[in-house]
Amino acid sequence: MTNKDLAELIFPNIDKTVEDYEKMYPERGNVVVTRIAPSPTGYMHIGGIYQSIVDYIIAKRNNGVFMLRIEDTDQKREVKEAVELIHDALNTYGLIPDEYEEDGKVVGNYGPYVQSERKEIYQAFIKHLIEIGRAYPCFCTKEDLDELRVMQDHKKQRTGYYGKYAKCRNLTVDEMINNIKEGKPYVIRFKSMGDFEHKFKFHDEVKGDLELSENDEDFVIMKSDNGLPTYHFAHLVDDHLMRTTYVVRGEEWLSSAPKHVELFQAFNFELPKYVHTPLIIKKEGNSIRKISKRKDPEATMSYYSEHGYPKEAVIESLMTIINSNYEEWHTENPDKTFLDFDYNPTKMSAGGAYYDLEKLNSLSKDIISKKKAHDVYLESYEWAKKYNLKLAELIDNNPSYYESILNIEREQEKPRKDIAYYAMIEDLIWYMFNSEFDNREKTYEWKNVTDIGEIKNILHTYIEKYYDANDDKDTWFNKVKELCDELGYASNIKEYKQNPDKYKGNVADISTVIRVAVTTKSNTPDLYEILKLLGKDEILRRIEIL
RNA sequence: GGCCCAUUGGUGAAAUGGUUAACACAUCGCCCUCUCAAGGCGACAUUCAUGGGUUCAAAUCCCAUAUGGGUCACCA
Repeated sequence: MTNKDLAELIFPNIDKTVEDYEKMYPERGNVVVTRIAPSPTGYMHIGGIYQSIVDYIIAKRNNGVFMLRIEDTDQKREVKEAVELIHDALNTYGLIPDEYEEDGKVVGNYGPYVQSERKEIYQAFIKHLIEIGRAYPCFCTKEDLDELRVMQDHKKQRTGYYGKYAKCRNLTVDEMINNIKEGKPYVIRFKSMGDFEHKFKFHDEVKGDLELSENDEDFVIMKSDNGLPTYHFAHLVDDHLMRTTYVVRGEEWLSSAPKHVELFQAFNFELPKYVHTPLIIKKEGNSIRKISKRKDPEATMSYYSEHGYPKEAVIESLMTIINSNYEEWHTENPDKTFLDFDYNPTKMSAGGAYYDLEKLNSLSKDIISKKKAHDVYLESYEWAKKYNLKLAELIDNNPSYYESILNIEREQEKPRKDIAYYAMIEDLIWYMFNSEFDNREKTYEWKNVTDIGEIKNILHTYIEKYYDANDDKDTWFNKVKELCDELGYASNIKEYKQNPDKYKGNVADISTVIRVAVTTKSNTPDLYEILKLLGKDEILRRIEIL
């Protein structure tokens, strides 16, 4: 019996050969091809968007192709609707793949783009490997492998299925065939010819030239339960056949790069360029760790949707950790987008990339402050319809009023920067809505003037003698000052500071009384604008219900 | 434990052998000012984990140590 018989026994229905697939998926010439290859585990990790941005930039800046490939070889972990979630996330951030598959619709000539649909392709490649003696079935049970590991640990040997410990590699073909015919479960392992003591040069686009030990492990390339390949083998087949030129993946893959190198060599395929990106890390006290879905809500993209961060802010914040010179570049080139930026993998942070929500907030405030009121209105309305129905209803009642609120201290040279994400809006402006003002439990934040009699005196005098809705801002403020003079408050703060005893207070105190009376809050945007939007009747009403 | 990667201020970082170690966030102070936010100005590393070496010259090159991270699955 020969390897060919073995291969035929294992894959009787696989007729196509490696050569057939080479012809089906011809080389793409000099086209740059990148891909994002997430597993459908039910959420989109921030690392996925981070890598997608890198993929997208590399592809787009070179007029290349950006693919989305779904890595669903581990069907135990698969979650329904996860694929949809991945598409949504990419669409949200404008990282639209050129080739992908959705709801059975395949876009692109190198599909299928879902690994579970590529089973026969993988198996054809594995069949070839068995025929040439570079892969074999392994009948070791989980217990056998546990035992091996314990023994290796005990003897202080490197753990793993390699060399003399790879006992199934020494089975004769006849023994293998008999085992299979007896129905023993098996996996397919790659037969390594590497030497762990021997180093080779490996070039990574981020880290530069590295020296790695050759792989000598007979690692699993096909699983026993479903005949699907492991990541390592799928990477070889897919990225070769899809003609990927840049493999962008997390740094955690660097340690298995030797496996991939040996696999590519076994087929004599050209190695793609590898871009091992730094891990996104999180600091917690003194410990540093990978950002994780379970512990860090901001690891999942839904966090940003729920909070209502503008997509540009998220991209911007990620760009700053992709290349730290990005921010400076962008302030110098405010009209350009991240696609105009000259991304340089060697400039990626060598250690971990620290994703900082404070930084995001700062960037986001800046971005939102520069938006037109109408755009903030549209975006926050879209957000509210999904995540804050009450706000959506308030907006529906009077869209132009809402837009006017957003326009306070906006669309000017130094716009107000107080909104970092749309979920903040309600807390910032609720008092502008009469219904909210009435419904809420109110705590008036009085400051220096707290005597309610004096407060009412100030307010009544103001509204009866001085307030005129038609005043422009200067006139308005001058009248507030006149009010001060009448009631014994200093209209000039500098003067007040020099002679505090001559006055009951100053213009700031008077303004605060008016501000708190109509908003309950001591800190608000421009008071003139607020009064104007509220209207005299409502101001009066709010004074009366004090 | 083996292998690999990293280590610059409160934080993210720039600098690729050559004057006073960019910039940003945070913090603090002053100014502006009706409050807040913003803005303006300023402060914030005698020093680049530690110890040796190479060099006229080192954060930058070399060696060792320490610390942190990644990985060692039929998970990607």
